[in-house]
Amino acid sequence: MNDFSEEDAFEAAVPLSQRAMARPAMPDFDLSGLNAAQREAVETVNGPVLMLAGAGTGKTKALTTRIAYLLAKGHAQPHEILAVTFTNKAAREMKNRIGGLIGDAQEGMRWLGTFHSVCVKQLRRHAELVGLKSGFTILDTDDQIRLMKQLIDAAGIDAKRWPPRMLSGIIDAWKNKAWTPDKVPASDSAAFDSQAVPLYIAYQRRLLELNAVDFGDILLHMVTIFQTHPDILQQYQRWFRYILVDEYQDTNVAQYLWLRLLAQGHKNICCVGDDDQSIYGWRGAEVGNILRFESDFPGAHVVRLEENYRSTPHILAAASGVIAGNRDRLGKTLFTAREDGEKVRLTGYWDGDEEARSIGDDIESMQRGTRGMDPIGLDSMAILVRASHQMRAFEDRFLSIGLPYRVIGGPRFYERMEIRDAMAYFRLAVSHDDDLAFERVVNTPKRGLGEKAVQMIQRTARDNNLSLVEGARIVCQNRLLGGKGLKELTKFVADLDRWHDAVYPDSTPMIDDDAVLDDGFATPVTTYDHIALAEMILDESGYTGYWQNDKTPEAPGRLENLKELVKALENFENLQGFLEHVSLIMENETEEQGEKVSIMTLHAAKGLEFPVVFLPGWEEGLFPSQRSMDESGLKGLEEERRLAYVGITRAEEICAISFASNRRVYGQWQSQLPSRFVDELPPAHVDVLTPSGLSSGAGMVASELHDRAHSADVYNSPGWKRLQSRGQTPNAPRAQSITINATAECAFVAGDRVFHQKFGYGNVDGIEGDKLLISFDKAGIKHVVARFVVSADAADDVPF
DNA sequence: GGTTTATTTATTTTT
DNA sequence: TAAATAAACC
Repeated sequence: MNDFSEEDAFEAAVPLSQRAMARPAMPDFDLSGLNAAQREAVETVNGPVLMLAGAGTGKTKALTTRIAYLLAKGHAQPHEILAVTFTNKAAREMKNRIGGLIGDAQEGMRWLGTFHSVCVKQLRRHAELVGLKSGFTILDTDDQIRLMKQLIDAAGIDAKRWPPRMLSGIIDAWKNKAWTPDKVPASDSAAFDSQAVPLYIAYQRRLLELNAVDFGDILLHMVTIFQTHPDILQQYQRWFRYILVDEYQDTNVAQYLWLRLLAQGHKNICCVGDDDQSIYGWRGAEVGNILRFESDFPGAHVVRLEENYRSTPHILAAASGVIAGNRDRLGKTLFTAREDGEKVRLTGYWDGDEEARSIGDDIESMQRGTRGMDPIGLDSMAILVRASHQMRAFEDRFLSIGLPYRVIGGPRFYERMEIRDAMAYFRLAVSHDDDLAFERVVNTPKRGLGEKAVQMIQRTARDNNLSLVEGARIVCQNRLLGGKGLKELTKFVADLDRWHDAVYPDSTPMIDDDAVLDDGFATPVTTYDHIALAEMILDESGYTGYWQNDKTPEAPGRLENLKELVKALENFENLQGFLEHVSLIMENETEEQGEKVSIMTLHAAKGLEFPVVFLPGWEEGLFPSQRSMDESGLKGLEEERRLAYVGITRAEEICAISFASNRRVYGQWQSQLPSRFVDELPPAHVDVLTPSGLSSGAGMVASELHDRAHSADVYNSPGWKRLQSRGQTPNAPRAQSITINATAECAFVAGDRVFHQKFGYGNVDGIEGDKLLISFDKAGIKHVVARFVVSADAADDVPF
């Protein structure tokens, strides 16, 4: 299995001597489309190179040109280049762009892909060195958690104190740090009642039994193999003449080690990244990796890409001003040849609803085109929020005014329940050893096989050292179950056998997946109509019927998704290939059409750009997120600041930042302070605006009332002072807000009849500080901050 | 075994 | 507040 036969075949196919001769001299590779820095990054071929690429500086262009250059100049064969990205999207784009530069030579780049896909390819070859078989399955997060739950139950540990997902998260974090169970520092292992490490060990043992790996393992196993088998490492070191890494600032320790080991051969490693855009520290990314590059790779050549082709000078200046607040930066100075354009817009609102309403209005008027401004398409606009719950206000508002929007991110297609169920059926058909898949669907749809039936199967399987499917077979044969359950289980097992036979028509059960591993180099061993089979499986299992009979509103959508799943099979030769693909590629396939405003998180926006960008909710506690600061202190704050930098630099023409004075947090109204990042915006590049819809003239009265209504800490907040010193008040509430506010100044008395915008009419039962205890006619008894309530007779004045 | 009610807890996400 | 999860319930 582990005989390098394929590598050897490659060596034989292209002998070294011939390779040197085959190197064509092509001195006139066209680099005229690049600026000086980009050209330097392309032409500095040998030795370690760090390409520090600021936002919008043409990083992908430089990276892909570099690869094309290496190939065209004959520095390497396509298969001798290792190029890794984080996402499949990035890998795909890179492939396409290289193809555009040099044509189909790019097809031979077998080692261009995500960290995970490249590592899986390697691990399939050397699986037995870590106790796996080459056909191992890849578990996703959901599988991991379910597995962990079983282990926690088995160990008799209180699942309440130690939620499976927490344990699973801890282990994942350890794997990101390249800590095998024996390498977990005592300080970390002791912290969790000393239970985590034993569970980690048990978890790994179970994974081996299942012949499975999780995402963290993929990298970690390869690092282990390289560290323990120098001969294998050397093969790869020799093989990869050039290594290129995208988004280097996002690498975790395991990825870093893997890269560093591989790069020790030719030492031609080129890492591209931007320390200012490192926003994934919370999932294991180490900014330190990029900061340390020069000491890690002695003699490293650092190239800075600083000319920005995306944003106006005002936007760049605003972004630079904010990010300047961070320590520990490699430092870059972005510049642009573009025209000045509009300053960054800054607006303070009364509350989140007003913010959503106003942004909706702005979008509509931009779409329409206003005084001298050309109309802007909805596709050109985006709203970027810190946390997904902030999207709701916008969705609600846009829904009610009929503004088309699209939410980017969110639950992915392959994470949906019905898809995962269907996949489990496919997995079982391909391999009867897939115990996790068996457990998932043995009673879905309901077959009357409850907990005790499953326990019986598990016990039987364990006693005979067999898979659950075989255990179930024995249970049936020996009639260890009664009545309906037995009958159903017998049918289930028979179904599985039939499907399994259909997957392997030539009756050579193979776990061998060379077809997948070689990425088109070998032809699939089995051919059958996998689409018909998939339909048959879903049909015969009763799974389709299960949703057809389901009367919940989401059932039709789920059936729709199942159809899409079957349709997706068309792109694959067989079920095995499809399963492999899906386990590594979890993405949203459906791309809707039509002009729509995009709503997404700041994280999801990295790498994207829009002519118009709205950045709402810049308030202390929300952004920067309180939790981030609590958990990670200054490091957390600096990552939040980088997030702000990422947000601003997404904008090409117009960047509109806003915050609200009041926001509902966990159902409670809170008064909010403007974010410290607002304070860090360089005033010369910012226009402080007044919310639209304000009747002019009322502004001053409004702000005075507002000040009085607010507590001193709001008044003294840095953001507030800064804004006032500019002669502007961020919060110029609209007329109705003033009414509410002013009324709140006069205290209510128990028994008063009052009106609340959300809860309607009610009676005051009591007064507790600035809060009122009110029994509403419809909403029940609530504590409400006094200023959100008006006396019932004044309610008529509120124009709503 | 499936449904209803109480309780709890609230980022960011790719592979 | 609201969504998700656990416990209680029929």
